[in-house]
Amino acid sequence: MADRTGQQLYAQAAELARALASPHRIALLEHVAQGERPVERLAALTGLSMANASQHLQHLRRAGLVLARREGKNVLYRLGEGPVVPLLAALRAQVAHTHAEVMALVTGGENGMGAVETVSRDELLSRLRDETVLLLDVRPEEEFAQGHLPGAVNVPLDALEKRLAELPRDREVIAYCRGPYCMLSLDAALLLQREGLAASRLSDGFPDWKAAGLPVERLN
Amino acid sequence: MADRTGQQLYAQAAELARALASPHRIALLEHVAQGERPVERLAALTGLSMANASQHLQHLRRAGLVLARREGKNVLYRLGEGPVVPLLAALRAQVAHTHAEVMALVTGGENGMGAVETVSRDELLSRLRDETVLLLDVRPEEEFAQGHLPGAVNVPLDALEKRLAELPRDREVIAYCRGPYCMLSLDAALLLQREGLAASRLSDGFPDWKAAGLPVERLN
DNA sequence: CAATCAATCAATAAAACAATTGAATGTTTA
DNA sequence: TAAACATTCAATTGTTTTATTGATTGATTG
Repeated sequence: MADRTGQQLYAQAAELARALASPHRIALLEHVAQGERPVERLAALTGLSMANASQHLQHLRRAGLVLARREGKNVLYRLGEGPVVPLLAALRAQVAHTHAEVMALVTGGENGMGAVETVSRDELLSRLRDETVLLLDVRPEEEFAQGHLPGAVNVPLDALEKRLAELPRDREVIAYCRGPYCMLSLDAALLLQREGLAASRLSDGFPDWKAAGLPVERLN
Repeated sequence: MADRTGQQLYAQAAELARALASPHRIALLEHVAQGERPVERLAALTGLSMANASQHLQHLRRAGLVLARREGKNVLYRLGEGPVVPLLAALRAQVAHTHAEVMALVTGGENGMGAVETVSRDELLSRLRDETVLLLDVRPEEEFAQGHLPGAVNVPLDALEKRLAELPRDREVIAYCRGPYCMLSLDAALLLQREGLAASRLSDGFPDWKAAGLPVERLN
């Protein structure tokens, strides 16, 4: 009797892992983690056909990793209830450990241009207190509107080069985006460094911040 | 360029998840988490044929979840280097959340006999300080010998009923075993409760304790 | 109420996976 | 060096996944 229960748990864990066992579904999940999105947009963001995206999303839904609700003719998907973000973080952590090369790339490494330092959440919190830093959200405007870290300034990466003048030169810039997967903040920090600013990036992104229960600001 | 890297990470995360996407591999991993084991034994523990177990283990090895070394004519498998235990814990946490019924079963619930309380690691640490509890390892002797929590007393579940007299009646017993998956400590606590002792169980097991960097005792 | 749009369903063909069998490898023991 | 042993490899079969296509459902708009 004791072992039957164990078997059942193994099966459930495996089923859950199977739901994550597709690059497309991981990508969808990462996008859903940014906030509620209709299928159409998720399909566009991931380069999948509607039908295919829909099926993958339903696979995720069956596993409890995402939830869906209807609004008008759209079906909006959002993250599931459980500790989904920590689960994704654990996956990433293991990936980062086994594929150390990737980590080297993310932190800048040896590629000529200066390495980009990574700032942890705790570090960020203490640094924000002395007002010596500018917190920069480099995600698209719309994602920023749906929620961002308190006090963050939004300059999407696309617009960063043209809007450089808006940034103060006497404060260090800490950029963040969607999470460790997302390269927006890395590209932003590299660009800023080329322009002579002191720039680093937050080690994880908005979804992780929100999942940690830290305060979030929204536009209206 | 930014996105190609993202794609690559998605693919690696998915590959990792795929390695976990089989009940047999989860089971193998849980057994490997108890300590180094030769293929033959892992096969026996999971009820798989040698060849099949071997192939699953190699799948896990390719994913970096386990490592292998040769000793004599045996090949011993052990846990991989990265944060594998936290990853398994994250999987379990999500499973526990979505399948709440299972959690109800594990905590005893409504099944007539009294519920079994679950003690967290922190709780255990503070309770151990006042010496009012007996820490009971109910895993087989051999696993106990390979490593156990400091101060724990080993009485394998099989032998528990016959060796009840060894347990002090004036202290609360906290049982533990291999982890949240493992039902040994639950069965032990239920048995002890039937016999009139105050018994509860540690929420996770030995591998989690070890992975948390807490001190471990060994025989010899 | 017909037309439109987002999303899902259903069916298919191609690709990936799992368990089994028997042969091959590498180590120890006789 | 031959025999025994634990493990891995290779080939096979049956079963799941996957992406695609076209039809269908539900909800809005004219």
